Amino acid sequence: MESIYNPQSIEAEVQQHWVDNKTFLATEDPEKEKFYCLAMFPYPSGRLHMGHVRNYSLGDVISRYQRMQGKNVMQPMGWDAFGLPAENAAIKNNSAPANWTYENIDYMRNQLKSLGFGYDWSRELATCKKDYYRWEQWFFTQLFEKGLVYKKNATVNWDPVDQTVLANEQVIDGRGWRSGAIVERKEIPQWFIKITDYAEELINDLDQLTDWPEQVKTMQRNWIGRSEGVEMTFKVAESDESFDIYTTRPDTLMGVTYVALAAQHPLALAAAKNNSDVATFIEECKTNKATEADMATMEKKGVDTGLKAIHPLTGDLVPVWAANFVLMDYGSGAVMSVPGHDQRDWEFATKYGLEIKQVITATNDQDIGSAAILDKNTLINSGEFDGLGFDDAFKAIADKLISEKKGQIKVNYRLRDWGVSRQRYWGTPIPMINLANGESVPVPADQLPVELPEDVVMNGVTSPIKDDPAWAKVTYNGEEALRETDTFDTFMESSWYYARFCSAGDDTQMLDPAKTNYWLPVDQYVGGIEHAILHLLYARFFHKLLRDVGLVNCDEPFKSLLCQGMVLAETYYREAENGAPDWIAPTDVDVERDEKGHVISAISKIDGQPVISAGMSKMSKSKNNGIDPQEVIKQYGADTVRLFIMFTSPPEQTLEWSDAGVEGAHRFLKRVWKLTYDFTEQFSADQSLSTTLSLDGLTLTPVQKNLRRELHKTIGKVTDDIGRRNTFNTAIAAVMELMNHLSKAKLASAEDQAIMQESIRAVVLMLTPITPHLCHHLWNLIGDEGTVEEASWPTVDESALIEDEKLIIVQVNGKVRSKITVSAAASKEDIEALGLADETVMRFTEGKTIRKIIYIPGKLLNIVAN
RNA sequence: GCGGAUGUGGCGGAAUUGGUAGACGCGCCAGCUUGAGGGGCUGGUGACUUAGGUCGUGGGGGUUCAAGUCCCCCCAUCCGCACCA
Repeated sequence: MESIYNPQSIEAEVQQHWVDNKTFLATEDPEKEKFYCLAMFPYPSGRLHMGHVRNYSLGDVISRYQRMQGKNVMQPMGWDAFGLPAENAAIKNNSAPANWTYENIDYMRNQLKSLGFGYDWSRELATCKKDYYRWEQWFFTQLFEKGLVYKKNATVNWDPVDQTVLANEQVIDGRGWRSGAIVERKEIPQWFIKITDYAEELINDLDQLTDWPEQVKTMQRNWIGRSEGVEMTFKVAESDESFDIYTTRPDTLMGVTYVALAAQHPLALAAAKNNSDVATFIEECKTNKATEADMATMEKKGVDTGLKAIHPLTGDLVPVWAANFVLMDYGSGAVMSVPGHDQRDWEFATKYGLEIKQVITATNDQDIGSAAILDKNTLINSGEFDGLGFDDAFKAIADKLISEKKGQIKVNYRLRDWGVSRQRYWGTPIPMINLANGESVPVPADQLPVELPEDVVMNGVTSPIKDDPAWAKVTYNGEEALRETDTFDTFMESSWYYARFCSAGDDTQMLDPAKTNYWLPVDQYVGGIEHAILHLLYARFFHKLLRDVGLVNCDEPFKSLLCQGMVLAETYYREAENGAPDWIAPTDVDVERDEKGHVISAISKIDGQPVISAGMSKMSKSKNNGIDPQEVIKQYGADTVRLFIMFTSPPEQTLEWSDAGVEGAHRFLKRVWKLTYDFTEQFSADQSLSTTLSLDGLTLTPVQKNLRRELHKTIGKVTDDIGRRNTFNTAIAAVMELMNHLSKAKLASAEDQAIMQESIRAVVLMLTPITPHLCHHLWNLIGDEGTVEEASWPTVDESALIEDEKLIIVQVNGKVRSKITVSAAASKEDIEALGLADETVMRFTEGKTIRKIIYIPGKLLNIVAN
């Protein structure tokens, strides 16, 4: 054994061993408990970033740990390969999205391999390949047949100069990112999948997900947003027209003083024809951004349409306004306005001088003149409903509306149907055909897949398949027709990849039920918290669709979920001449400290001049604070990177990159190496290190007993931390603590050697999931027979845990005053007496009366005295 | 704006069920070692202190024998908001 730890040679060698032995190839084995561990697959953007490294390190540690628990582990990897960045890169580099994507995949695959992740590469998939998306197309046609797919108009961001649809991120301050033109809202026909049909189940089944973070379930619940309310019809005065509104506060119905329509509401559009104010307003609303955040924060504006609506209960006429905060895409595109009891309505009414009517009693000193009263109190000024509370009023008003056939009780969801159409090229072609008569039909099964051509030239504006009239031309039932040239939202591909991994490469069916049902559900899913709602909700929905077509038989795709936090790094800048920050890479900055370790200044390594610290922020290109994993691997090895990442923060929290921390992690691995090396030096050449030294018949000194107790306490803690708590940072800290004990331990006697061998083996096994290369190598030297990948997780020897003495904390009035060591057999009375007689304790109880003594067994004694 | 989270030494973090606040690591200080080094090893390191103690977990209240942990109010930062993935 070398005396110096050399990660580069070890890692290459061990990785080759895994390839040669097909160590991570997973096959169905009904005899063994399966464990499917999945980390969210990456978008092939070019190079791995630290967020990926963190994500995949977490997944790999869990996989390797479960393997050591004797489970049949499957850990696959693939590529979420369709998406907007490929089009942008292709335009920039004068290339095609496919080329760019495949090159990135090749590079990133090697990066993943160099990090030592134990993937079953035989299951690798890329969503941009037709052998993947063909099944997605097939499945979509199945959904169409089941009536779960429909087409309707929906709003997009329209760049009037480039004549193209923009993604939200391509709209910057209301302007197109390339053209700079003011972006308009435009309605175009798009395909939708009826996720709202599954809203109830998507909410209810969250209760099954006991191993999901509570916050994610809460976010999903709120996102789906189930509410119970009343839907009612308002008639337009002097007209045959009417419109529906939905409210969760029917108790405030008598306080309605106006109604508000979306600018795109048919009644508003009709009113605009002979009212130029309304027409101008509608025109203005076209340039509003459509995101929910913008809707909520923008200035509320509106215009009186001149129409009057008939209040369904009182028959009073109320003005009908068009307002920018009502969206045509949500609900019916109309809301009733109760300025007395809704803050947004209150502000709108105050601004435009509309009537504010109080119909609910105030709590305390609330005054309708200064704000809306939101509490659900007793009804007033509501005629026959006066005096009712919320529940009774809800029922009474709903009953009245129902009996007069003007409304009904309705469960409503905030969740909207999933719009899956995108007007972009680099995605799965939507397998539909638009006939000359305006009807749309699915592409017949024998004509699937609809292939996306890869050899294309991007013009920077329109999709190549929209530009090529020949691509769309088809015959359907002998008549000329046109293919749909929109592509799917890329959330479609990421909604079922986890299932496809179970029957990867099957070219006869979407999923092989036997294989899929063996592996599913995913036992552990790992990914970023930013996916808490959209991706995870769509995948849960898709899984239920797969189930209802008979392809899988469980209700939920991901049994347990772990959401990791972001990776941050120190950020530095200087002000450029134009005042904008000039970001400086943290690797180019030196920090100066005073003698207490406080940072005094930061200086550029390049020119020696000071730079300004902007604190920690998410690693990003724009702030120039990304750390390239490859550089760190080159310098310290993959094991050090993995150890640092797992040690520095608990998985759910943000992780702050620190070069010094990486060195610390590396130092620790060198110490593990050195301890093992020193131990092997104890043995002469003819002694086999793989022979287990026995403690049978040996008598341990108290010091040796203590060391062995530390060892087994550590095994217990690390097992719990990794297996149950997912707190890898504390697991590593516990091993470090044990290492601190071991490096001080003697190696003189047979007992010492036996305990040291037991300890080093346990340390190597416990570190195997985290630093697999080093541990593989060390296990070959000092382990039992076989490789560490075949080894079992260490177990606790309960007999080693028994303590002869216990440390009891003694408090007086809740403050720690003393610590006493007592025999493990001591009774409560003995301990109380010892505590009361303690010299320091007596100083604090002197002249006082003992009121109470609280004893927490084996831990603490609190003497209450005054 | 709405929804979700976070806040503890100089720094990252620990304290799992209300029971010793600061484990472990970084940084810093001192010493030893090395031909030398940004290497290795040993010890110290929350603040204040009259050296008895006192204070201390974003801020302010409260519950309790006991609060980082539970309750109420407030502040700051971060994530998501439906066409980035």
